Amino acid sequence: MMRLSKKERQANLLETIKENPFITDEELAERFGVSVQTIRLDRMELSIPELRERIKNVAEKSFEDEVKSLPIEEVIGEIIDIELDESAISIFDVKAEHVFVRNRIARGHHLFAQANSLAVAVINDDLALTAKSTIRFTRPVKEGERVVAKAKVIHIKDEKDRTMVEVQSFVGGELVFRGDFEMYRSKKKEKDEA
Amino acid sequence: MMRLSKKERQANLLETIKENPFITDEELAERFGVSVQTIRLDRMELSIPELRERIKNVAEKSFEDEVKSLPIEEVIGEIIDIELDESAISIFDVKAEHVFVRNRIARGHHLFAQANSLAVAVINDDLALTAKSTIRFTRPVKEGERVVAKAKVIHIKDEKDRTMVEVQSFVGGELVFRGDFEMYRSKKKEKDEA
DNA sequence: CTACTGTTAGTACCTAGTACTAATAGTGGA
DNA sequence: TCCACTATTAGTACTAGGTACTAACAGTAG
Repeated sequence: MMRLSKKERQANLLETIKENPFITDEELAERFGVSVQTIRLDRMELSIPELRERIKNVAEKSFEDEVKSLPIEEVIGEIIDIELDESAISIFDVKAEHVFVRNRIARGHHLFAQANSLAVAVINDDLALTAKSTIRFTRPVKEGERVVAKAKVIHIKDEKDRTMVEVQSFVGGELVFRGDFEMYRSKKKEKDEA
Repeated sequence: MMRLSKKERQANLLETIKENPFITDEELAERFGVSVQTIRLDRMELSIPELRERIKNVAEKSFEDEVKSLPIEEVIGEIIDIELDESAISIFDVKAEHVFVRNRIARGHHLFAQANSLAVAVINDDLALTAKSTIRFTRPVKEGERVVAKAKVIHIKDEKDRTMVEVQSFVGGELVFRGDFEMYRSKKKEKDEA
């Protein structure tokens, strides 16, 4: 194979490093059949940082993301008001990652996740679990819209370890989702719990 | 402040590096008021790799995750069999990030997401949306278990733009979830679509 | 008094570079 | 044909952030 021209080599270099930032100058030199110095001149001209800097950049980026993604875990959406065993409200902003690519409509399970999370959170019990649920998507939600979910504990059957939670989700006053959640709980509601 | 004992220092060192893997031995030595050599002996004893290795590990981990997390987007769970407008099967492995910390039980919305995704996928229509759904969690699913979801298109009302999909999810033959999904679709089922 | 632990100092060496100088090969134009 | 210029290569001094090793010393316990 003929050795590439400078232009071709540099274009190729950009690609190669983007694909695998963990490659050393020596490995690159071997791959392109040129000297290490040539690779270094190329990196200079293209403003590509050295291996250690590249690795550090990748690591720092992921480190930030990790910190940000942790609090998302526990509850989908942000709880802005809660009264245990009574009611709760959360908001959820629909972003690009929540919608179908084709039509920019939010996937149902995200709206469900917000409502389900809220139903779990409003129950004053460490071991609340969803047992049954009936839901209805009344209007498609689009990317960029803010969904406000309101949960109401509508009935606590004293005989059984179940609680009903009704959740209604709105976009600007318009109902987009409603769900009735029948929740398991390990203990009955009590006034004076720690 | 008194200088810490070896034990305290080493425990503290682990914490410090875990919190900020980008710290050099020199900075650590300064922070603990000991020599760089002492820090290096500590790292030896605790098997903590050097700065560059630590950074590389963070970078490599995130690089893998990035590649892996992209395809998760479209469908929750992995579709292993599908016959459009007839039936479909997907599997979903319950990992640490899907469960409640307290009891290792999978959050309901992940099981719902798997079933809902499958219901959307089985419909032979670009614009399938969930309209209504009734679900039941029949047995808690624990971390490490593999959930197999089976979707069946049970009825297509010819007059309306609706399709019913029944999804049952199993862990080792045992039913853990079932849901009936009423799906919107933009066009009726046809035999000879591209 | 001795043995042992903990700490520090110092040296040689390593990787993957930067920054710089100098030499060489090949090409195009006057 | 010679000169100028580009591209490439070689080599040196230096850097950060280490590893691996040897040696010295202080304090404590038996």
